Amino acid sequence: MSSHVEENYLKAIYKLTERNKDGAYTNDIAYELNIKPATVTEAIKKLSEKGLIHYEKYKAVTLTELGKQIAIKTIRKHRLWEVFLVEKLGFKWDEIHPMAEELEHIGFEELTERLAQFLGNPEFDPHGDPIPDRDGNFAKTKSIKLTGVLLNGTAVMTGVENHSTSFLQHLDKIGIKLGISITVKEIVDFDKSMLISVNGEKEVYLSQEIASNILCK
Amino acid sequence: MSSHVEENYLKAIYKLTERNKDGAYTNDIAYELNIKPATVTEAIKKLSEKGLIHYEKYKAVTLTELGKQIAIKTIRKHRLWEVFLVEKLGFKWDEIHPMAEELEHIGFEELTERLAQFLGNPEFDPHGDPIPDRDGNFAKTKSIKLTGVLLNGTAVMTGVENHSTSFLQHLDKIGIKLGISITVKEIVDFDKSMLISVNGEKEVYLSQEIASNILCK
DNA sequence: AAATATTTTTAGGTAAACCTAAAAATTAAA
DNA sequence: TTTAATTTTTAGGTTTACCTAAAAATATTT
Repeated sequence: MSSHVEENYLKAIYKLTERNKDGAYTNDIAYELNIKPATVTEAIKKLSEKGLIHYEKYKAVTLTELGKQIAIKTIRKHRLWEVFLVEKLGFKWDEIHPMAEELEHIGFEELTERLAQFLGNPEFDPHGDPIPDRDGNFAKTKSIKLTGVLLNGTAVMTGVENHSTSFLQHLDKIGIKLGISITVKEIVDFDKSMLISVNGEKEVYLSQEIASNILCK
Repeated sequence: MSSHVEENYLKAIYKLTERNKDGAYTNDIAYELNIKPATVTEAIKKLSEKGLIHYEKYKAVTLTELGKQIAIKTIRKHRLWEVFLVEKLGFKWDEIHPMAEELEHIGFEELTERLAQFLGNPEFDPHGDPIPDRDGNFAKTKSIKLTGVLLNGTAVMTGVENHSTSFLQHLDKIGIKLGISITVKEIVDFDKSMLISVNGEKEVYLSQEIASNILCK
């Protein structure tokens, strides 16, 4: 199994396991990777033989320590390249995902570490996601969803749960970016949409769907 | 055929065609890519169907205009990343080839162009090879091999013909790098090895094999 | 011009990573 | 607790990019 493919499976399993402690289900992995479940079953067996995941037929899979390490290294590379693309090449946060998705598979430890150093060992990527250090440790961040902020409460925007172009561009348009402060002015009873003010100025309505993808502290 | 594989074939054919005007032979392509001739024959047919090369059975192949464009773009990417690795990340010229060999296949036009701009649109890579511009034009460089420099002649080191780690490390050790001036002090009749002085100081003997891989003007 | 050597192609095979369709196991509902 | 629905796996198939061995074409020698 090519390291490219392998890393994508491990990343998907890592992500799903974060959401669902039991592990990652075949169907969910397939959905995540845009492939069919039958293909996942096949791949899962190989990853298990390689000692990268724990697998029992018909059960959700989890990563072994080794598998987790590889997943985290891949995430580290992805997020470092995202910082590079934004900080050094001037891309916007909604443009970088597909590029980082390819760059993350370049596998030279020394390259990753020098890149990190060149970027000043950043702790967060342009979407506010923490970048694991070379030993795989993430900066602790206990953020909450904007939907969890009470009426008249204020919070600082620290990240996004969704990385799609359309979502990020919408945030740009209404002036929401990392570090700004958001005050909840009104919560509409009917649909749970909320009126917020951005940095105490601009007021704008956000659907619950949008608010739930905005992370704050 | 994946763009990764495709680009490697086109690059190999480009390189071989530079040496041998008739085109690239099956065996030579196979040698260049470390694969078997039968595999090359197979690939060649596909590249021909795609309009990337001119191919007639049992004849050497050449690139079409389109194939040449892709080859040159790949070379552009390769060399830009090499500049990045040396100038920004501090790698040495003998360490960068394998990394650039992977980075060159990242295929986002905008990424390449922003990288070029970030690097100050360099015209040469760390080995002295010209970097084609975005339209595929190379800076003109009519360099000669060090073996072509006459006794008592002086030349400026502008490039290398061989990119192997061992060769480049040897040059480092004896103080030969881009831009230094080399004076030919003696040519040994027996084996055509030459005694040179580096920047008018250090004197050292070079085998013909080494001298023929050093480019000057 | 034959004979020999070399190069290229063809034929048939493998492993990886995907697929569809159907069977088996598990989970949820009646 | 049986039936129905869902999920996972199995079985069998495809394409890509490689392989070996043998056949065919081309090039080189004698």
